[in-house]
Amino acid sequence: MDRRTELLNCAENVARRHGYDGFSYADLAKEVGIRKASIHYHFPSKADLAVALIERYASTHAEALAVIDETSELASDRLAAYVQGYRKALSGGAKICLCAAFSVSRDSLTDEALRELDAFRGNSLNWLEKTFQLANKDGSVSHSAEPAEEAAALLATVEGAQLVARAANKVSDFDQATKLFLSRLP
Amino acid sequence: MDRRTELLNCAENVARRHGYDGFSYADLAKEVGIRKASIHYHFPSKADLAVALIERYASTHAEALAVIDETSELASDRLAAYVQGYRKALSGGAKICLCAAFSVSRDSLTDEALRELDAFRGNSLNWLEKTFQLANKDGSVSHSAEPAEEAAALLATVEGAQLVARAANKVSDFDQATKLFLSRLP
DNA sequence: GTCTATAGTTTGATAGAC
DNA sequence: GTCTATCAAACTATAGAC
Repeated sequence: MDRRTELLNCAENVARRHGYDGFSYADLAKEVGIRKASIHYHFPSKADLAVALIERYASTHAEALAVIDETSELASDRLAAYVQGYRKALSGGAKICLCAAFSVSRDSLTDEALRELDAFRGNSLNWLEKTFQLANKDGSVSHSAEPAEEAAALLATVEGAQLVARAANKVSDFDQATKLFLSRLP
Repeated sequence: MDRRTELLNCAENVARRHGYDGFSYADLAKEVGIRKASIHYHFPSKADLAVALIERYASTHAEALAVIDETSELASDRLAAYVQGYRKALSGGAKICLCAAFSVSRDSLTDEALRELDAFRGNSLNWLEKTFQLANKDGSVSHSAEPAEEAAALLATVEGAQLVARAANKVSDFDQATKLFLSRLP
């Protein structure tokens, strides 16, 4: 694995644990095993690193959604996999979604980073809306309502569930918060 | 208003905009109009300030819930007021709940602050569960399920809705995310 | 209670040798 | 690509005068 990737992995990890304002180049240097100054060779400024982080996160996320679509036919199976993805990303209550972590510190981000963040959210919502449209056709989700409303509600639910689970450092809080939605699936 | 209260107001404001790691005594000093060092007289350390913030936030929140109970009889009216409270607290997309903001930076908090945070969440969940129990009796919320599940789901929904609204700086995103739940109310 | 002054650390970032 | 050395700025916090 090249250094740049290694740094991105480490930065994503620590950013999702502490937020954008909660980590420094010193943290990365310590964990990756090079000096602070060397990181600036890969990412001249922290703002550059933030943009790179969100970009990679967005494309990884998009791929994951594509895999879900290939793997599952039913809307209910796809949505269950979606929720499960956020559950797994929690790492037992230690991390949250990068998007959520960065949203709190949005005033520290550059315009470019904010645009990337917005694009990420847009992609998520589009996929969810599309999937709830499918749900209305295949009937796999009980009393399914307006796709756009369902999409926004589920996104808020999984992000909020991560947040409360992070607050208590307990995955079970995520499970409790998502149980109601999952009970609508077969 | 005494200085301590003034400082708490200012700190709560900026903490809810930037998170715990995103504000400093310098920010407060600038806005309140005294020197950095003077703040240490009121709050010896930032950790003390954090605890005071959560304590006050929790009691204010508890009072607000009590007022809702006095004002409304129906569970549906109470829950609508609850959601509306989180909407108002958003300040147009500029701030989120203190609990949510602090959850992201939980690793920077002391054990005492974490305990207070936990108590806050516990109180919220208790009130919600109690209110959903009422809903099951007065029938004002459509297809109401297990109170504990409903409570956890709604807490996650409003916190997640704040987060996505903060990400985009748009209240309308909060509205879209909470629309589905509100449609279950008369 | 608030001030000045300052300590000691950490931050993001740059210059230049290798 | 990574290093040492260094910078200016910001950070939390303390001592002591008023």
